[in-house]
Amino acid sequence: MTQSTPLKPTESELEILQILWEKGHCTVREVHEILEKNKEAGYTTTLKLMQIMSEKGLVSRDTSSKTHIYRALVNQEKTEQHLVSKMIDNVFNGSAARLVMQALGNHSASKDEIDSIKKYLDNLSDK
Amino acid sequence: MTQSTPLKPTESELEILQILWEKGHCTVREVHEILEKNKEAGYTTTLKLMQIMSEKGLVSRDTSSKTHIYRALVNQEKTEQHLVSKMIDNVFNGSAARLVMQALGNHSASKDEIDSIKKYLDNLSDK
DNA sequence: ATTTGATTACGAAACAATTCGTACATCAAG
DNA sequence: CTTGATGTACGAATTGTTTCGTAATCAAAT
Repeated sequence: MTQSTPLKPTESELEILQILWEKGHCTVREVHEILEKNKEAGYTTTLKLMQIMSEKGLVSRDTSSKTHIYRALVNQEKTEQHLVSKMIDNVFNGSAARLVMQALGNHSASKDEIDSIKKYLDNLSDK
Repeated sequence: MTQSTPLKPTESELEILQILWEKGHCTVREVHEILEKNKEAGYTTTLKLMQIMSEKGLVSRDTSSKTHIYRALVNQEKTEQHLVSKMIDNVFNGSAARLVMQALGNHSASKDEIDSIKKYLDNLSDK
């Protein structure tokens, strides 16, 4: 089976997908207002992006009323999976372990996070 | 301190950096021949890329002899760290744990890899 | 010295992502 | 019906990446 929808959204597209994944469905304005919290951008820029995403099949668009409603068409898990796999291949020469250690050695892992990962690993090795 | 050299190489640039990190130093031809194993590309394409990388400060260039010798200027660890951090922020909403689980769940994490990660985690929590 | 082969230099084309200005459509007051 | 607010559509400019053809340079072999 070949995947026709692009599993590799650009960075801007990913930002929008994140919002759609969380909210379920949004108007352009809703998305735009959330984006604006983090960065400067014109409304038509967001609009155009979402239109392009619709052409690409990343999102669906309900045009039945004047204000269009957008939903993510690509699956969050699959997209994440794809991006992670690519990084493992491109950056860490295929070693998931190296990625993991790099991710954890860093700032962002709190004690709680580390504990939950340990549990996760224990489950994994049971299989 | 501000980082002036770009820690965010493009995908093609990353492929070249990988080779330089491993080999230490290379001519364009050496890099090109390794790249060719995986993908079609003209020699001058590789050359141009490496010249641009040199302009950007990603690599250094020894031009003392006719055949120039290139070396990576950016640090492998730091670059990896930067890319991973970006992915954690952009894709996993800041949760390193989610990235880790995604990386281990599906991808080819062998038992050995998992064990070494466990050890790594134990060390981490000691601190 | 001339030719040959390998190299670098340069410039341009092809493509993709991003940004935004302007025009047009719709609808709800007034 | 006109106006103003809020949408969408479209096209174009800008920027960055990738690709490669062609010319110039150099060194070694003849």
